[in-house]
Amino acid sequence: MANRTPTEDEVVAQLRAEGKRITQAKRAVIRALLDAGDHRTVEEITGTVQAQVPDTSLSTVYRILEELEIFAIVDHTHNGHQAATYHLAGRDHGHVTCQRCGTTFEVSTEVFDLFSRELRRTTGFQLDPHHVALSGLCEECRTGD
Amino acid sequence: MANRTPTEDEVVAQLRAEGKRITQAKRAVIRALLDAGDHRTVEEITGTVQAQVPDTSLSTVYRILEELEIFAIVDHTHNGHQAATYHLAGRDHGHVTCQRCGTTFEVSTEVFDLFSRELRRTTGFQLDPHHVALSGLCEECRTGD
DNA sequence: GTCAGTGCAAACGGTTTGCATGTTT
DNA sequence: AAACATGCAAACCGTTTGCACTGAC
Repeated sequence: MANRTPTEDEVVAQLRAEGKRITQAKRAVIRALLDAGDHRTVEEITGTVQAQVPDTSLSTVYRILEELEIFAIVDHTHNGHQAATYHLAGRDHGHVTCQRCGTTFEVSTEVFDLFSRELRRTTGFQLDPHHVALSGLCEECRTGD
Repeated sequence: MANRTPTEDEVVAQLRAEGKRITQAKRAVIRALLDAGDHRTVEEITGTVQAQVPDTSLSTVYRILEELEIFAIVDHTHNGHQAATYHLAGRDHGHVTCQRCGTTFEVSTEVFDLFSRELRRTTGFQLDPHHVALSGLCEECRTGD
């Protein structure tokens, strides 16, 4: 069940199997996500991609990410009023974003379990700690510059 | 410490004391928030206000809400990718938004306390359950239409 | 050769801003 | 009369979309 990070070729193979075409931009987006490992905005991803495929447009990156989400290769997370961030899917985790420095951190789902159950018991609300990041202050910002 | 809901006149008095002018639009925004009691988008508030002061513009409502936030009379909350909602400040509570129907609910801070401590202990992150709503499914949406 | 994929520009929704005008004090 | 507050339109940011073109198959 511990689905390890796929390789570029595995992702490409999956997309081909779905009848999708493999373009330079698509390969570069996949590579950018695999290399980054963590959470990136579309703007950041586009920057990385443009280093290899110069006139890749933002809208193309949005479209590629949308496709990768459909095939459960990536996920995105909303972070307060900041831009959404994209990351490889598969690992199960929650998100918290620092409202001061804007960094998004992953938090293992275990930390959420008790709370999630308590919330559901008292309010009927089923928490999804993945799709929207919790807000607050990260250690660094909390304890001063 | 249990600061009850202020009256329209009390809010007006506070603003006057701060040297602010009281316009028809401002009174109407205050009234709309007091009457509503719960969370409203700027568009909703503007609609209510326009019923009384017909050509109040969205930007005016934004500016009034900004002023009311400075004086800690209202607060706003971000709800995933939806519009922010505004509500009277003072009551201490967290927010959860249903990702299906979009409704924002208040949750007493007690439910967050244990989790908040656990999160802080394990990750150093200090949760602010107020400014950004947690995401998930409300009871109604979870259990089917 | 076909069609999915692309670049570009325009449009979007929520929010903010500049500026000339109106209204509170 | 002097500030402040407002309406309007334009700009903003992140994101989506329409369209003609290009390049993967």
